[in-house]
Amino acid sequence: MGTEDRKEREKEQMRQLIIKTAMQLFLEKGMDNVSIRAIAEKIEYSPGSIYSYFKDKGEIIHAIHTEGFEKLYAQQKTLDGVENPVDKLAQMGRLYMKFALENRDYYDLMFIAKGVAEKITEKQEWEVGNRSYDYLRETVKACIEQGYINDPNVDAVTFGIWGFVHGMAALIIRGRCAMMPEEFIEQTVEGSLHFMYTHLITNSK
Amino acid sequence: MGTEDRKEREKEQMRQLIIKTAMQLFLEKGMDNVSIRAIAEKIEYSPGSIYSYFKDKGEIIHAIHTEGFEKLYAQQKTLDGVENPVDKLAQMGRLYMKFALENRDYYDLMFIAKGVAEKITEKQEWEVGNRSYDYLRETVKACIEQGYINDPNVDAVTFGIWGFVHGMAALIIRGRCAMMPEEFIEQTVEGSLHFMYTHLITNSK
DNA sequence: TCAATTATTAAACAATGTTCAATATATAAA
DNA sequence: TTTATATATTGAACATTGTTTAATAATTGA
Repeated sequence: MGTEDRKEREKEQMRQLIIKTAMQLFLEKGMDNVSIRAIAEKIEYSPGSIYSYFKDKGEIIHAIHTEGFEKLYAQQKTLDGVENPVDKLAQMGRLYMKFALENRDYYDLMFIAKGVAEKITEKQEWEVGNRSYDYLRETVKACIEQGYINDPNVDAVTFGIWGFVHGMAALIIRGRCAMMPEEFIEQTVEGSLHFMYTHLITNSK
Repeated sequence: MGTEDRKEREKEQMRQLIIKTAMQLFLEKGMDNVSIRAIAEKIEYSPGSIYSYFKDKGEIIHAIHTEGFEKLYAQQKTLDGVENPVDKLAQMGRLYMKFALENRDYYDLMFIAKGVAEKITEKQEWEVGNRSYDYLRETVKACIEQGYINDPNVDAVTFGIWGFVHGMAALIIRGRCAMMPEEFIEQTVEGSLHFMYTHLITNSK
């Protein structure tokens, strides 16, 4: 009597279809146009149906949110081969910034948007995010241990560096950079990254 | 025939009442509960009336937004007397952070919220914000000129330092710090600030 | 007092997330 | 195959947004 298995399989398929469609809308029209009704229309179901597969909109958003973290982590893993932790750190900063600016909707959802992360204080919902954070933290730790960064507080340095890159990205994405012309932003960011990495690192080894 | 003057005075009074009420709701119940209907109810007018005094909700939000910048700038001016630009920079960072964490709703509106700054690309709408930015920029400039910071790119350094502090504030306010327990955040931030200011500054003078 | 301007309102519109009773469908039992 | 039960799906409804607009009330100038 494998009909129960099939049922579950179909249910999972439907869940995937909804997520996939939500993701499409998300990329096509931006976060604000991922309405339950829009998703329903695209898969030719009624809006109410979606609630048989997801508790609320938040659950769908969370799936997109997770997808974003997967993408980011995949890019981070690109740096696995970089031996020197300082180089790794510098490249990671630029990679992170690139990801943020080239996937603004994803980045917004992952690190800026309201009502996405606030409630996720439960359990291992942060796994995907923590993985990326730990990747940064390990690199910082290596920098400290090898004498490139002259501060024993791994967590403070990690959070500071993350904040630094995130801060610039967030200001740009949320349009708070009116003090400089659009076309200067890129080079200013590069200047900031250069400034940070040349000054934070003590070549005392 | 001074009735026209009085009319205008009354109109301005009404505008102020609306703004004041919006501000109250904003501080009491947070940004998300500043609905046109809530404001209208509190001043005992109909929702439609508000549109005789403001083009749309954005205009009201913008007033609160501006108030926030006034508050921040007032705090910055506290540092006018600090002679050493490095001290000034360090104190400004802590002051900024304190402002962000003690006035989260204001800070959110000023630097994070969507749909507040995006459209304000017009003219001098950024005056209040630029004033604060210039205050930081001048301090950074002094640090560079006096040889405390070893990088000639004033704009890059300024933007980087701003991004650094903003980044941490934004991550905290928008609940993206699940990787550390709530009670560690404060000391981690202080550690980051300390790290930055001791490493960015070259005491080469 | 009367006409014209202005202020205010109530109702309506469109869009949002969400719920729920009714209906259709698919499954299991007779 | 027919019948009864469980499941899936729907469409309408609810409450909440911001906003518009025609109708009404109030105020003003002659």
